[in-house]
Amino acid sequence: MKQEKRERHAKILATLNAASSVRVAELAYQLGVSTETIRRDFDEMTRAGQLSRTYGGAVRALSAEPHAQAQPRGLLLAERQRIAKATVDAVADARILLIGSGETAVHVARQIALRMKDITVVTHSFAVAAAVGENHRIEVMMIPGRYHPAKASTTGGHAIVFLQSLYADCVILGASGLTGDGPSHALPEIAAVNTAMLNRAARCLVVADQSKFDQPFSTRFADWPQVSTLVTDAPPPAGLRKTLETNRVKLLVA
Amino acid sequence: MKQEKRERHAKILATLNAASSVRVAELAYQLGVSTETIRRDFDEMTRAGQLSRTYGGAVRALSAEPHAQAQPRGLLLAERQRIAKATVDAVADARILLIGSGETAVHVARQIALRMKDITVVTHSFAVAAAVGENHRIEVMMIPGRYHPAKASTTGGHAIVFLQSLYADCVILGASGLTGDGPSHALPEIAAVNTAMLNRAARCLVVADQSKFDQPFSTRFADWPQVSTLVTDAPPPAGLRKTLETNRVKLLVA
DNA sequence: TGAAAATTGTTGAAATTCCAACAATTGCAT
DNA sequence: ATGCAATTGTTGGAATTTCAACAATTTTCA
Repeated sequence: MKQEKRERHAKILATLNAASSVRVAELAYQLGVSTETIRRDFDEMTRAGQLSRTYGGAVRALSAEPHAQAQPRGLLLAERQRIAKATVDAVADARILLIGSGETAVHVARQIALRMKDITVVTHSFAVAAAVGENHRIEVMMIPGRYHPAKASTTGGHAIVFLQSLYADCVILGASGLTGDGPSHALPEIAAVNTAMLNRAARCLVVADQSKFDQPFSTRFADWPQVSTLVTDAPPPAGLRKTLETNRVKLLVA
Repeated sequence: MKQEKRERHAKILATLNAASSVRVAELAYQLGVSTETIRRDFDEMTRAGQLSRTYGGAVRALSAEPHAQAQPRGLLLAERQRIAKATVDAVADARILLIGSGETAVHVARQIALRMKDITVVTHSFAVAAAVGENHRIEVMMIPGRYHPAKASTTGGHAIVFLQSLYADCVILGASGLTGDGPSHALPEIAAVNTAMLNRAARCLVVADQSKFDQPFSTRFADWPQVSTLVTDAPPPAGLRKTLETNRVKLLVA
């Protein structure tokens, strides 16, 4: 049962989510383990920066926001902003937009909220919906489906069925990696939704920063001929560029 | 020196601002007073909603920083926790749960994440989905629809159509107000989704704190006979209680 | 001024937590 | 199978906190 500790840690975090502070004794009772185990969990989670101890309990760590990620964000922020702006330029004429999930897609969504209006945006990403929703002149439609905690987005059969009855002028998709075969994603569930989105749109833009070049991931969600445009922040390596040309993928380097 | 207590309270808040948790002994030493004085300060400040006690110390109150809201949140936090716990007790046997939107519903969702497993939760609220999603043993399904920025939830025709093809053991709904006519909501779009949810579930629980008693809002989303149980934190006024009895609504006062 | 109220300190017993050391169990690799 | 490492429970004493009761001091205000 190697999973048990992980589950316990998750529950401790969930408890802190609801209650600002927890007590060792209370938690031990709730989770059916000894107080010493809880104490050890606390030690470990403290080292991991997830919480901080108090006498008799623990509280959420100061910098442990719900979705505080590692720092790739900060490093590529400027690049992503450039990609996002170039993307919005490229879709300025669209009236119905499909948008996928991922950090870059959220940047695009923010730019869309800033610069577009009187359009409809359809997405399966909570973060994208929240970002675009800031603009009251934009209609935001949420795709149904299984909630995927890691990516805060919906996936699965419901999502795909829903997409079948949809039309969009344009779809904007992020990617975990870009290879000669096509764009791919680390999570098969997300990849499946991406594929379904792609099939419902007249035009397909893939947005990805240079760190994705030549990185293969488990599931390819498109072939290059299906992609209209790739928006990125640096010229791709020769091999990839060649493939793009062959398949008539328009390349936008922001 | 009547000012001394005020100054001390300010310093305690300041310390809490920098440290996320303080200890009684440490504070007593720093401020040059006895531990009992600090304890009494804590009691007082807890009643004022500025902090909450831990064994050996205190932490900042949950709703005390981000937006410096009025106190409805802070004051009712404990009550909502109680309502949430009682609600989970009441639905412990359900396998498929529908959950609406609102602050109280989110509290219920957090408790569900903590205490239930191997169930399916269907919701139209982003916050509920995120809260329940913390628990990997729970399947979370998101309802499609127009994204409603103010409430971070989905509404509209797509949501209602989606709900038609759904069954749930139990639905948990918040409310803006509770009158003799039934529970009502300030936003017609949300009320419409609530009604649709209610029609798909075998049992209907309404959760609402006492501030909702006898408050009418624009759109009534249910008649009392449709409601199985009302979970609240104080006995309702006589008129309302009578109506509940007449309509066989089970009353749970947490 | 004088008395009630508020504030703070002190004290000692009870409850709780902490910590280190050791034992039992499980999973995993050699 | 055997041994090692990781995980968890148990135990007992030390340290800390809590709580209630009472005393001392200061503030308020009639």
